[in-house]
Amino acid sequence: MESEETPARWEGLPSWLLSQTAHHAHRLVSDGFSSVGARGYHYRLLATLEESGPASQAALGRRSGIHLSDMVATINELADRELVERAPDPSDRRRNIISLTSAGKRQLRRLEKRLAECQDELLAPLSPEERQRLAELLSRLRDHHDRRTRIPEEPGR
Amino acid sequence: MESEETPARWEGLPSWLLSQTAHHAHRLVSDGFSSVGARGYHYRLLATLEESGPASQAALGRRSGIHLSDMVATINELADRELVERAPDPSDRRRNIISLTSAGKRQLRRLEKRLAECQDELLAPLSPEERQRLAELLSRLRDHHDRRTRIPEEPGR
DNA sequence: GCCCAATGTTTGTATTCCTAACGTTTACCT
DNA sequence: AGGTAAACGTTAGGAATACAAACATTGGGC
Repeated sequence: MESEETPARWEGLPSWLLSQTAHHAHRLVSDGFSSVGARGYHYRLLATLEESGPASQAALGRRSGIHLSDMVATINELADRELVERAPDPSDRRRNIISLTSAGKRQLRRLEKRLAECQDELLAPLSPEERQRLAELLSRLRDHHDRRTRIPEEPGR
Repeated sequence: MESEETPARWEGLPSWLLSQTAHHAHRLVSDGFSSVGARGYHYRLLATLEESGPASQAALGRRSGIHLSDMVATINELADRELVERAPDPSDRRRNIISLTSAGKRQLRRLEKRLAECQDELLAPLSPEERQRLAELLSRLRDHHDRRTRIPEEPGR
């Protein structure tokens, strides 16, 4: 009966546009990742591991922005597939030392490749200059709100 | 031991920037909404109701983009607070007709006010021209991917 | 030696989006 | 008319991301 064209009133709101485009981006990326049997946390953890080298779960969580609670499952999943190794720290028995295996490194290469392809697909309708400007505007927004959000934590330390 | 400054390698990726900014936007908006005891679905449903007038749950779901499964809970919550009314459709006993109460309309006004404030806070670091360009770029991305996503559904009907 | 902090872990919450199944009711088709 | 297909409302649950709270173990500062 109704023709279901819904130019809803919120369609133009910046917050809505952000949600929608982020949703599309997330779909692209997580489809890309899942085609290799991974998800976002896996990539973030593997990438952090390659940058930082072996480290404790807590340190990895801080660097990757993954919550400690979620690190456990993420590492379990990666360790099950031997992309990552969990070994007790001999110098601190509270800690596990997580390290990247060579299979993990190969997986990371695959994920990075997918990720790059996704960026291109995501930005397909924009020219190189427009992509640049978009990234710049988004960075400004993120930096602004990151500062508003982050814990003050005494800056002398 | 490590100084935890993590300029992770994915920080500059467009998909990541979108996720982050959308996350900030979502936090702002949903904080704004929850200060009036509502959430995103509530606003979308109320706004759709005001635009479309009374309608069945399925029709509202299509127009608002809210999944049918989630409509039930959303309407329950709004009906509990008498912001919305659920009445059986006499001409089709499968359907409920949902309509906006005057309290619901007042709530919608409140939500719209919060929403507008949030847009401003979200875009605070950008000039009016920059806001315009951001919206334009995001719209292009969204439209592009909306078309790729939407079901072909025969265009004659 | 004590106390506090850090660590790893489990459990549980919330939101958004989505799938699947089910019973009821209506619509269509022959 | 009869039978099948479709729409509707509902319930239940899963996946991904993000977070809070509690807990036992261990280290380190004092």
